Amino acid sequence: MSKQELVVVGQDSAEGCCPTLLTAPLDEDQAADLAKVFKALGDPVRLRLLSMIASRAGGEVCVCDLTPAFDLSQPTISHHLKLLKQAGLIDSERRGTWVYYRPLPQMTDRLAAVLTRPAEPSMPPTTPAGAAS
Amino acid sequence: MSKQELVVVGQDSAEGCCPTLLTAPLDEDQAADLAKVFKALGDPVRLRLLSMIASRAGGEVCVCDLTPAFDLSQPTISHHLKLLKQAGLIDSERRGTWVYYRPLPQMTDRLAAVLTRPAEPSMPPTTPAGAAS
DNA sequence: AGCTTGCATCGACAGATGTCGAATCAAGTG
DNA sequence: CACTTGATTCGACATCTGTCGATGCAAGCT
Repeated sequence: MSKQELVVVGQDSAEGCCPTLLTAPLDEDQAADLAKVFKALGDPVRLRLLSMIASRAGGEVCVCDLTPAFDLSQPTISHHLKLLKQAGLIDSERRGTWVYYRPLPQMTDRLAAVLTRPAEPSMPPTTPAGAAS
Repeated sequence: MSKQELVVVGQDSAEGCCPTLLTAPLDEDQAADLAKVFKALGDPVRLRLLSMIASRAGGEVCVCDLTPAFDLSQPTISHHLKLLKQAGLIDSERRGTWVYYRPLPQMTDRLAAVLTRPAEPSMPPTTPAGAAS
């Protein structure tokens, strides 16, 4: 039978910090939550859209600049942008005739954190920066 | 038409280093490649499976320990494990009657890297601590 | 050899997803 | 106001996905 005790964390009990999927089993809610975002990233078109938008960090991209980069209809691009927005990865704002999309780094930061395994317990990277320059 | 030149990288030209989706537009191949992995993570069951397996880093988990954690049929769990394996996120080994799965940290490391934005490249003069409010 | 247990594969099916064209809404221009 | 351009929403449709039960295969046991 083997009844391996699946390590019952205690490390990420904080709350919304969601510290890593790799150190402790996710509960159903967290899994469902994260899955929505990963699903949004699970399409090549959306990944490219996000990278186009995010690589303009601080800036914005007009839909009119995104659409022509694909061999897809404009409604389809709009649909993908909507999904990215619902996933909390981007946000949009209408200005005049055009609509601009911009990245919401918080979400990608969260995902990165969730996928980052804590430093091997043998090298504390606590370099006290901010001394020079 | 505006033909904004969407920054043609040069930073991640290395090769397999795939440094960040957030600093430069992904090309179609990279996007398709990454999308497969994100898609594998885009399901709550698979996320939980991965977290169960990965939180045993260095170790392994017997399928017989994973299956009972879900209200799903055994074939369904097997199916999800297969997808995770095909995505390069886990690997399996048969030992005697049992099959053990273990994490492949390289892939999650890669994803984390792709989602991690490099230190602010332009660091705008952020309030030189001390200025009045 | 037969039987039992653990996992994977197969075939089927309901529901979700990506895509399109057409229609609609939003703003600016004549 | 009529007209044009940019973007979203709608309805339809083919495909993909998650799930199941049944079946098949691999190892160990009696």
